Amino acid sequence: MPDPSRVIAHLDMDAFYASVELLRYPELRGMSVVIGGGSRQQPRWENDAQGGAPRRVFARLRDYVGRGVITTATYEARAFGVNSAMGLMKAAKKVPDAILLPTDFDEYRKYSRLFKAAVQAIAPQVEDRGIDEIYIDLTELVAARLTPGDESEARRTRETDTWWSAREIALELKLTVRDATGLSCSIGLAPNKLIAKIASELNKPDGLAIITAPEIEARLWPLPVRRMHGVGPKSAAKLGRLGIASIGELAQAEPAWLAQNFGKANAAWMHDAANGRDDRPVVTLSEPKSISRETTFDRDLHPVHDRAQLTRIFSELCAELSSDLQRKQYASKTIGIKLRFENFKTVTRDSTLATPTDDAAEIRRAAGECLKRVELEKRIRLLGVRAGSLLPT
DNA sequence: TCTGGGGTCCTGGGGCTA
DNA sequence: TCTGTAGCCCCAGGACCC
Repeated sequence: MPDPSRVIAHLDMDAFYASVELLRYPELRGMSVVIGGGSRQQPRWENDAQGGAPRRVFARLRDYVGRGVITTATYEARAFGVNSAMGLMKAAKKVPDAILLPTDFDEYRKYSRLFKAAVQAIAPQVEDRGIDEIYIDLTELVAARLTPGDESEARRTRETDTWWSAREIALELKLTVRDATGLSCSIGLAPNKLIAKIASELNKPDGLAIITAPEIEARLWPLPVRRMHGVGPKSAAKLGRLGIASIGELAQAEPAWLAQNFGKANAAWMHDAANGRDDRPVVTLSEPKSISRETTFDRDLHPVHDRAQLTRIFSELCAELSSDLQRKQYASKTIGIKLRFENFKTVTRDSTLATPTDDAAEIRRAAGECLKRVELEKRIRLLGVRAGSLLPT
């Protein structure tokens, strides 16, 4: 059983990028909208054919040509079976009339800062988990709000009071996020991060779900293993082949047998997680481990025939990485490259420097050394440069 | 016409050293 | 001095996440 004394919230913004775009283009509300691809799909103004007022014209998914994928989609579009990471060309077959908008990360980051600041004003123990989600440790806040009373009665009702108080705080958080951004979010409340994350998905969008320790069997175990954060498509497929489809079946699997199939550490984690055990703290401060830049070409480039173009892009990536490092005030001791070939095979090479650097020429030189260690026989689809082992400057 | 970009974490192999 | 081994770091690849 997880430690029942903790109260952890997972707050997830609903279809975040799409919702930010709907604030900008309210006329698209209720429609299938897909975000992704390059910047070519900018909406444009056109004069009405009947001579009326100019109107905004949006790109349609059916007209898309290229290699982009869906970053996110409105719930109306998702109903047609399109999802994040699906190729746009494939999505166009499912819902050709969907509106296609380009991503605008500056705008999403702006709203990300707004909702996080709003939450922190009420509950300061916040762990950043990306642009659209956070964990919040509400333990102390809940304890402070519980009114001390008769000891025996307090003990009797402590559990229900705790979750009742947590629920009130969560409703406050949802309101403050809406006030600050105009956007809705979903919150999961639980004794740990793992269950809170699953809970936040249960009543999306604009949801609030509570899973307490005694409810784990009833509410967690019937769910498919894929719902566990950390079990991706590969692990889920392997578990399926071994006859394990639900979280409950995983929870009851023999740990030694799991270890034989998934390795000791991975098996222990999966077994604990399925049983609702997760003592990871809410981490309020963290430093980045690496910073990278990569690009996928419009067409696969030949290492010899397209050498000039490849060299130019390579140098640009190094310069961009250098400026990212300088802006974020880090120097890197490990420079690496990443190549993806036309057959989708990916290779990486790393190089450790004598002294950390944030200098573009030095990064370019080290990345060039890495590149010499790769056999360049196939056409190249993607090129990337990475800075690891970061030190603050 | 498959499959982005920017990350984290884990595993396993190989080299080095105590 | 030789050998075995444990621990550590580096490197490469893979799974996963948003």
